[in-house]
Formats: sequence, C-alpha cells, structure tokens
Amino acid sequence: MEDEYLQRLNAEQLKAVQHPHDVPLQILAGPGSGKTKVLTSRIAYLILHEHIQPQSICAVTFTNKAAREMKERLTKLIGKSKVEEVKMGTFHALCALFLRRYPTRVGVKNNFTVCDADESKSILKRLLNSYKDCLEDNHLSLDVRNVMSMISKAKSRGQSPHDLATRAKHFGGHTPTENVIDRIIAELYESYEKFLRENNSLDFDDLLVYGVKLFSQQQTTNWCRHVLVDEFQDTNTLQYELMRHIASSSRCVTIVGDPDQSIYGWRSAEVANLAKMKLDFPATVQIYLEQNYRSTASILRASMTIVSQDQTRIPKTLHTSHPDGCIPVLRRFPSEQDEATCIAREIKRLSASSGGMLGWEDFVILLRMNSLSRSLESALRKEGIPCRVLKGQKFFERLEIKDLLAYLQLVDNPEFVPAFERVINVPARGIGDKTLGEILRAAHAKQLSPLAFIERIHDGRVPDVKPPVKRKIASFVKAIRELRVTARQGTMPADIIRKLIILVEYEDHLKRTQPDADTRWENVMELINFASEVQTELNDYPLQDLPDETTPTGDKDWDDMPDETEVAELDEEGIVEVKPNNSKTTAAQMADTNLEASTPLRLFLQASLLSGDSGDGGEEGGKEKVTISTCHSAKGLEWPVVFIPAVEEGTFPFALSEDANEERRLLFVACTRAQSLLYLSHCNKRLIAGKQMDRRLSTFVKAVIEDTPVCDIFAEETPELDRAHLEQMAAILGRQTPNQDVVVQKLAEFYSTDRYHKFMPTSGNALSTTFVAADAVYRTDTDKAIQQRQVLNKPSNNQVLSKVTHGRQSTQQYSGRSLVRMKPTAVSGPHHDTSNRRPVAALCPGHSKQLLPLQQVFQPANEQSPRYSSLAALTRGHLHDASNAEDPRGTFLSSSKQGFDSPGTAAPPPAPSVPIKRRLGMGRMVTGYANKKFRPPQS
DNA sequence: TATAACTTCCTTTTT
DNA sequence: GGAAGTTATA
Ligand SMILES: Nc1ncnc2c1ncn2[C@@H]1O[C@H](COP(=O)(O)OP(=O)(O)OP(=O)(O)O)[C@@H](O)[C@H]1O
Repeated sequence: MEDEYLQRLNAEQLKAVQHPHDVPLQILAGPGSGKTKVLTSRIAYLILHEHIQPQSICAVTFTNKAAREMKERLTKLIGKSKVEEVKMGTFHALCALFLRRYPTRVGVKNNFTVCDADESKSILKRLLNSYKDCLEDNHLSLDVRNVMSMISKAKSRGQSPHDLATRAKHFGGHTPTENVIDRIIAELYESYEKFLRENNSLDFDDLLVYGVKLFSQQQTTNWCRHVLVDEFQDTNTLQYELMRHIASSSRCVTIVGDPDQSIYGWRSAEVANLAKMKLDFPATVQIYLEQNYRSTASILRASMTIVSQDQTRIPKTLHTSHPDGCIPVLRRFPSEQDEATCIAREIKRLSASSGGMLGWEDFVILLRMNSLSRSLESALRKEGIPCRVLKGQKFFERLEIKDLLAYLQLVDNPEFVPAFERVINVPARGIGDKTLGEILRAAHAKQLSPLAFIERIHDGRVPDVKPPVKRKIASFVKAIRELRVTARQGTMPADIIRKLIILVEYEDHLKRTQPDADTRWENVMELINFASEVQTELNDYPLQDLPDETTPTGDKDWDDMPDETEVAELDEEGIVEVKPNNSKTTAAQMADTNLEASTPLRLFLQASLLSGDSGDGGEEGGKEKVTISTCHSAKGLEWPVVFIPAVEEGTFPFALSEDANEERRLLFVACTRAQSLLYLSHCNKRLIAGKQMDRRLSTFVKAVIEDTPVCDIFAEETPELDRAHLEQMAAILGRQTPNQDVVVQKLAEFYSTDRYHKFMPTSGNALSTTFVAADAVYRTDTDKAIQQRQVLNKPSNNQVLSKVTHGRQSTQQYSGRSLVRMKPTAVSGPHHDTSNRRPVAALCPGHSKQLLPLQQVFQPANEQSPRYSSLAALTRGHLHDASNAEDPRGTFLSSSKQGFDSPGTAAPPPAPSVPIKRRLGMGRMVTGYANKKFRPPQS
C-alpha cells in the first residue's frame, strides 16, 4: 500500500528506483520517459526503504518551479513534514541558503545582496565607459552583453580575473586586437569583482563560485547521504563541482538527464559532465528508459526525426504504446498576424470540437523568444481567450517594483550602492546627478558607504557637502532607519512594504510622475500580494538540523552588519553613539533571540531575485488560461496541445546562435512537450526588430520534409477530431470522452460567435482551413448539427450562414487546405487512423480535388520553389476561376492590412490604445511598459 | 534639477 | 516596437 507508487512504474523505472543507494547512478532517457517521476520515486524509496533521513538528502532541480513541483509530487508519497526536511532547490538557491548560514567560512557577510543581471549590466556598462577611448583608438567595439557573457563563462569555468589576464598575456588572441579585447575583459572582470565585493553583493555566478568554496569544506557537507540531480545535461562546470563536493562524503549520487535535451550550452552547460561523472565515480551504473508515456506516436516520430538530423548525436531508441494520433501540423502564413489569428481560432475550434475536454489551460504556445509573443497575445485577446505569459522576470524589471526593492535592499544591506543611487532621489528630493556624484565622492573619501555618510550628515556629525543636502535627505534617512528596525524585528515583508510606501509617499510619487500611475500602483499592490504569498513558504527550515556557524563572528556579523559603519565612526571620532530609534538596542536584543541566518525580508528579497521563473502562476494564475512561454522555460513540462510558431530560419536556429545543433535540440524539446496535438507554423514575412523581413521555413523542418519519401511526418491540414480521436485523446490524457451532444453544441456555438466567418472564403488562407475542418465535422457528425446551425441563424449572421450553406462548393473551392503543400503525396498517402492524413476529397465528400495552394495567392509564380510547380500547374486554372468569382487575392490582402476589420462588416472591438495589460506568471498585472520612462501611446 | 522631446540601435534563451 | 541615451528648455 505504501508501495503503491512502485507499482505505477515499469520494469526499467522500478530498477532505477530500487537501484542500490550506494552505487552512483545515471538515468539516461528521452523526453516523457518518466525521468522526473523516477527521481521523485527514488527519493521516496530512499527514505521509506533505505531509511535515509529526509534531511540527509539533497535534491537539485533546474528551476525553482521544478523544485516546487517535485515537492508537491513527493508530498503525496511521503507526506509534507518529511518533504520539508529534504534539502531541495536549484543549485543557486541551495548555495544562497548555505552561504547565509555559514557566511564566514568563505569570507562573505550573510546580508549580501544578490545582484541580478540588470544590475550587473549597468555596473559593467559604467566600467566599460572608461575604456571607451582605448577601444576607439584601436577601432574596436565591445558590447556590454559580450562582456557579461565572457565574465559569466569565466566564472562558470572557475577562472579568476587573474587567470584571464595571464591567459590574455601568454596565449593572447591570434591578432593584436583580440589581445586588447582579452586584456580589457580581464581588467573589467577584476574591477567588476572588486565592485561587487565592496558592495557586499554576489551575482548569480558568484553564488556558485562561493558555494563551491563553501561545499569543498567537509564540515559543510557531512550531513549529506545522497545527492540527486535532475536535468543533469544542463549543469555547468561549477554546478558539477558542487555536486561532487556535496557527494564527497557519501559518494551516493543519482542523476537523470538526456543529452538530446541539452539546451543551455550558451550558459556554459557541459554535456561532458556525464562522462566526467563516470570518471569521478568509477562505479557509476547507467540505466536507460526507452518507453515514452507522454506523446502520441506521430508526435514522437516527428520529434525524433528532427533531432536525428544531428550527426553528432548518439542514437537512442524511444517507443510508445500510445496510438498514432493526429499527424503534427505544419502551416505557412503570409504574416505573423495571420499566424497568430489562426492559432487563436484553432484553439477555439479544438476547445469546441473536444466538447470541452480541452480547457484553455491545456494549450501552450512555445516561442523561441519572448518578443514573439506580442502578436499572439493580441490575437488571443481579440478572440477573448485568456492567457498568461510565462516570463515573470519582467515583473521585477518594472520601474515601480525596482524602486521598492531597491529600498528594501538598502535596508538589508547598506553597502549596496546601486540601490542607494536608485532611490536617493525617489521621490524627487532635489538631488540630481551632480549632488549624487558629490555624495559618492565624499563618502568614498571618508571610506563610508554613501548611506552611512548621509546618515552622518543628517546627524550633524560630518560636514554637509557642497550643494547642501542635509534637509533634503532628512525624510529619507528617517524612513530607512525606521524600516531597518522593522526588518530586524522579523516583520513580514508584506508589512514592511506597506510601511515603506507610506513612509516615502510612494503612491503620490507615482501619481505625480507617471501618466499610468494607476497600473503601476496595481503592480505595487501585486508586489505586496506576492510578498504575502511567498512569505509563508519562505524559511530556511531545511537547514534546521545543521549546527550554527562555528566561527564566533558569525551571528555578530549578521546583527551588527547594518551598524558596521557606525562602528567605524566610533573609532574615528571616539564618541559613543546613540542610535536614533533605539535600533542598536533592538539589534542587541535580536542577537539573543534570533539565531536564524536570515530575516524574512532577506528571504523575500532573495526569492524575488532568484525565482525569475515565476512558474505556476499561483493558484489563480495558471488555471483556465492558455500559456505562452519560451521553449526554454517549457523544459520538463507537458501540455495536451502545443503550438510552435515562427519555425523559421533566423528563429530556429536563431540568427545569432553559435550552436545550430543546440537550436535543433531546442525545437526537439518544444515538440516533445506535446501529448496529443502539435502544430508548427512559419510565415513569409515577419517584423523583426522593427523591420519587415522575408522569412523561410527552418532547415530543421525542411530537411525532414525533403528527406522523407512520403511525407507523413507533417500534415498541412488541421486535424478533424472525430469520435475515435477524442477517445484516443481521452485515453492519453486520462480524461472522460466528451458527450457527443456536447461536442455538437459547442461546435454550433463556435460557429455562431465566429465574427470572421464571412472572410473565410475570400480570405482563402488558414482561416478557411479552420472553417472547412470544422464544417466537415458538422456534416459528418449529424444533420442535427446543420439544423442547429440554422436555428442559430441570427440576423447578424445571415450573410455568414447563407454563405456557409449555399456556398459549400465555394468553401471547398477556396479551401486553404493546401496552404503548405510539402509533397503532393502528403494528402494522397495511405490511409491510417489519422484524420488529417486523409485526402481532402475524403474529408469533404463531393470535393473534386480543387485545391488552391496558397503560395500561389501570396507569392508571384516565379518565386515558387520547384517542388510546388507541378501542383501549381495543376491548380492554376482554379485560381483564375476563384479570382473571377471573388478575387481572393485582393480581398484577403486588403482586409488583412486592416486586421480583418474593414468597414461595413461585423467588426471586432477596436484594439485598445492603452498599453497592453498582461497577467504574468505569478498573476501580477503589468503594463506594456517596463523600466523606463513612460511614453504615452501615439494617438 | 527636472522634464520633454529627440535619436539611435537593436534582435535570444535564464539562474 | 521599444529601451537607452542625448539634447533642449524652463
Ligand atoms: N510508468 C508510467 N506509467 C504511466 N505514466 C507514466 C509512467 N512514467 C511516466 N509517466 C507519465 O509520463 C509523463 C512524463 O513523465 P516525466 O515528466 O517524469 O518525464 P521526463 O522523462 O522527466 O520528461 P522530460 O525529459 O521531457 O522532462 C508524465 O505525465 C508521467 O506521469
């Protein structure tokens, strides 16, 4: 009974779970083979059968979201209390946790601030400025982002600034200029490090660097009896070192991974760590899982065909017992708007034709990059489909959020100058660049942090600077001091933020300075929400079993930290200082009562910075919403229906990417997220960085089409969900097959609300495909459906419906089914149980194979690829017929320019001219404008 | 010092 | 389509 979870595993999975705990294990398996499930079960097994204490287990996941999910799954197996004791999280989160606990072991302070990428960037930008002349002299240019990535890579490889410098000197670049660049980078690296140390700050890589230092000490790792690592193929050198150190006393390691899914090489991930592990742990055993439980056979086939083009790849078998299902769809569109509209329509159609078995939350749109989401968001909005955009990081990049967090950072870590600079004049206190520069200079001369310096000015114990500031900073100092006391008392972050916005009158400030103050204020409220949500689960509980820091200065360090500068002042002036607001006394009291390494505020700040993935979207966030996400953050997840737009050269592979194979694997990862239905699409034109660009189908897919004699890998037709398919789908998803009456009714509703309906025949593209496919269902289903449609024949739909009924032939004639006609054989191939593999003629009885390939409509004939030519010749006549009848070209193109919203038609509501509001991952409302000054939308 | 208005330059993925 | 940086003006 308690072993029930073991019975839900197949033989290989069971073998992996029950593998002797003291023999290092690599579980290597393709997508959907249950790796994560096995890892979770193994943790349960180690605790329940091998009687390893939960607190002696270290489980590393790739994202915080994955950690949360694993906790959830594990809770079902072993109960909440045990799960909470397991040391689980990302490498970064675990390092941060331990560094706060044992800071002095590696010479950091436990109130260090995590420096996010944005902050790193502006620090480096400033440092880079001083090399401007040098670079110009050598006719060189150096982008901050390059510098960042070089430094990050150096850190990830464990190289110090000194290492880089000597390398530059001895091995140098091939050319003198490369040498200059290398030298500059090494120097920048050094100054950057110096800056971070002076500001008591660690960046993401530092967390690992110092983590490795910390975990290389045996006293830090002797609690550990077993380490488990998920997504091992994406670990970098430092992370591998961490794992090795944490496992150094027990030598017990379990990792799972899939080389085909390594997509973080750009972040210094090393697949070679798999081999390295075999060397470091010679007893390592490998277990392979080859059964895929996630996807239909045809999705798996398409995915494997794509990834198999990688010649360097080690072949791997993966099979499924699921039926073929619908052939993945590959479509081409004239523009990204058409693509987006069609995806939105298709989501609606599927939702309807599944009779509600598929809810909004069952659909995902996976993108190569976030910037592609705009057109999709607006198309979904037009269709009234709720969606969430999974890029929670953006929330923390808002001006208003950054302001507040900077205040809090400053409260926690007075030495963090970037935060000081950000908020010293927020709200406006008459301290501009000049005065600020003066403060910084004078503070530096006195060897004080700027905050400590102005506190002294405020207390009148240091002369004011040239443009006097004493008065201007009074309220600022007062606010900071009050918050400091509050934070030390262990006040909950949400309350601290509430106090903060009152103290600095932040709402007023927003109203005065921001035209969209309302939305920004909503974001502030959302931050408070987030703080209260997260504060309940924030603790360093997993470290409870561990001894306190042995170094005597440890706790002192923490509690005295904010006052450290005061101490310096004591030495300097020899006066015993009475701190305002008794904060010193409070601190002393806290030292006795609070042995934790962290205040709630500190944990909150850390969570804000570390959990950019935002993931689950909270309780309300993800439910009942279509997800839009990047391919990268979709790793490890699954959805019944997956759309992948922009499968084009330039996006897949991305134009600037260095590793085409990694890009292919990324597409593979995206495809393998799908359980039942998969759609790839691409456009002829797309707006890239403000420029209209001609686009072509990705070679990754093109190669598949061209390599396959009979192209049954992809279909150009959207699938028609008949009874058999719904049953199959229900089986795969473990759901109830919908009632047929419900299906019919929902489809009827789908039609009745279809405001683009009248455009379909003339628009002649993908839209009409939706139409035709759905129409086919109608007809094949029952006459009842048709009757129903006639019942629904409201006045406003008269035109539409009459076109539908009388124009059946015309619908067929203009059917855009052959939009992407890879090979003529694609539609005339053998019949399987896949509906969309059926020839159009079969789909629409009475159809006379009169097809209108879209490339003819949208591309001049001479641009057609030779592959299409025979078909083009075949259908040219029909194109003319069609043109004569309704001129699909003109109508579609002109209407498409207006977003299908031409006068005299049932117009969809006008697009709002306000910035787009989005609910982000955590359910936070956000405007379309981020960090910088607000610009009102142009007319 | 603060703000408004203008120009330029981009493309990415995330802990 | 923006963000970041620069310049002009009160
Ligand atoms: N033995 C099994 N029987 C039934 N379903 C299973 C079994 N093993 C795994 N599954 C299901 O297969 C799906 C994929 O599992 P899981 O996410 O663990 O795979 P994975 O190998 O981690 O995938 P990926 O590599 O894509 O992250 C899940 O829905 C899971 O419940």
